[in-house]
Amino acid sequence: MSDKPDLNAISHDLHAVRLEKLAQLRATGEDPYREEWPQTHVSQDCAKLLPEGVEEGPEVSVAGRVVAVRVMGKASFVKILDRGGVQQCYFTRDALTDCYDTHFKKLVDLGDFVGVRGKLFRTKTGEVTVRAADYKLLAKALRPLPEKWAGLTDAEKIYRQRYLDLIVNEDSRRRLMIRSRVVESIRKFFWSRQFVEVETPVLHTIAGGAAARPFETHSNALDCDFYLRIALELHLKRCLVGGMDRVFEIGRVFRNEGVSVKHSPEFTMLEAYQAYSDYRGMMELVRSLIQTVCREVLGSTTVTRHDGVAIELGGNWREVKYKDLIIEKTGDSQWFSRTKEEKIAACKKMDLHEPRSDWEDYEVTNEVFGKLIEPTLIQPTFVTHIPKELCPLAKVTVGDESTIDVFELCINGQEIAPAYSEQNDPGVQRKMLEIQAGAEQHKIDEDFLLALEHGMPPAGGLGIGIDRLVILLTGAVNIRDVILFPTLGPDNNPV
RNA sequence: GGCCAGAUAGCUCAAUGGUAGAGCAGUUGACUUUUAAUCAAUUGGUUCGGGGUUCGAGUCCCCGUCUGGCCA
Repeated sequence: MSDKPDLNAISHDLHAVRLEKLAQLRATGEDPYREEWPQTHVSQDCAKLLPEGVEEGPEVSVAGRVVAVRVMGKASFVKILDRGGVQQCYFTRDALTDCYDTHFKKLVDLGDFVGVRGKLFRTKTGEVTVRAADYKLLAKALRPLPEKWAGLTDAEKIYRQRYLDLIVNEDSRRRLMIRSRVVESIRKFFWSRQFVEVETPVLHTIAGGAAARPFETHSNALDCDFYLRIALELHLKRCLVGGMDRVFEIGRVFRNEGVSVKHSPEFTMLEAYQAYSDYRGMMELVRSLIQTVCREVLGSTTVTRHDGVAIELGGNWREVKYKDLIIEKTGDSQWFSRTKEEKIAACKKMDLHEPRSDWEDYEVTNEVFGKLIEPTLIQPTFVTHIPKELCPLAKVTVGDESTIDVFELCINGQEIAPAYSEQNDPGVQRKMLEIQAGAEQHKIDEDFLLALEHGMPPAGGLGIGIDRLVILLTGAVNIRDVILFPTLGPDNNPV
């Protein structure tokens, strides 16, 4: 190829410039998408291989994406990003006589993947660096990276093009890596307690186990409608019936409801069921779980929120009855004997939006809990003896017919984990579900009730919102910041 | 679902209703230990889409799309 390609003419079109460079590479017989490279070390290893005081280290072979290039004539510094972080490499014309000017300087761009082999040395500013004896272009990037200093800040782009966010924003990388390690640590915890992990269906003919609006879909083969699951509960209980007496699942659930800083249409739930235990046992289980995960992943049981508030997860956790919290907040020791109208009037006085008139009595009270109490529960708190209307799947408290053997674990002003003594009396369970279903009796999961009639062992059950737990452990503000690819509408501006 | 805010170069952002600019990135050149390297020159725009007002619209009005925040 003798005619010089005119990059000047197309220099405004970053994509075209890189396509032209790709064509030039191929014209010389190099296909940058078919090269191989043995990666022997990552950036983190390199620093360990060159202890303080040692000037020259062993040869390493690293690979990653070029995220910074500083060319100074016949020598250049190149930073590459791999799974361990950023590694600096030093390219010189002396060491790369045949390709430094013609290949490296002309055809390698920010964003490209390269492999670099060479001995480690320390620069005069002390940075451990690979002195390139050899390198290869491993994949050509045809699109530019975001701006090197301001990075990527547009929220829509961060979520839509998460890969760019991961390349340029170290905080995002760290947060999402923590998420991965949290899930790993949770699995190990349950395995160590002889729980088995199962996978239950996402497609349900009846969306049970929680009160939420489901997404709907259709099977052509079976010619019937399905719902995407809103909870894992009812199938895991079938596992208990089947004799899997310690069982857990980590799975995506879907709720076709509002989207907010705390709510995503699809999110990840952990549910665990332990036969012959109860909600008290679940208290020990969840506290031990969160403390273990915290120590393993963060190395500490103290976490700091984005606003600097410290949350201490170590030691024992506060335990308080739902009714006591309500009475304390409303300052009314007779709250639970007031009429609904009196409660609504009291809500107005407490600057709460007026509860809707079609609400049930317990919903008015729960509005006080949700709006005025839960957000103040920053340090870990077990809220116990919840009104029975709030969950039809738990056992009623012996000695108090109005409450159930349940706790809601609140941390960081959010409900992190509910747990119950699971209802296993098929007659009582049917009645509770019938009350909940009201006019919509067809929404009762008869197959689940049939399973209960075969006998389910007494059990404690636990649910944890993984996303919220990760928010807690990373100090994130928004649930989208701990989900790799959050749910978004269709792209307004496709390329 | 309601209200408010936003969308301008690849990225981050400017621009009284009056010629759409800057930094980085890109291109060309200088430079063998840089750390947002530096220096010189330089290319680059359907201002989210569609209507309207106006002599004139990135800017004002209406509709739509997407995003963010608050609320239900």
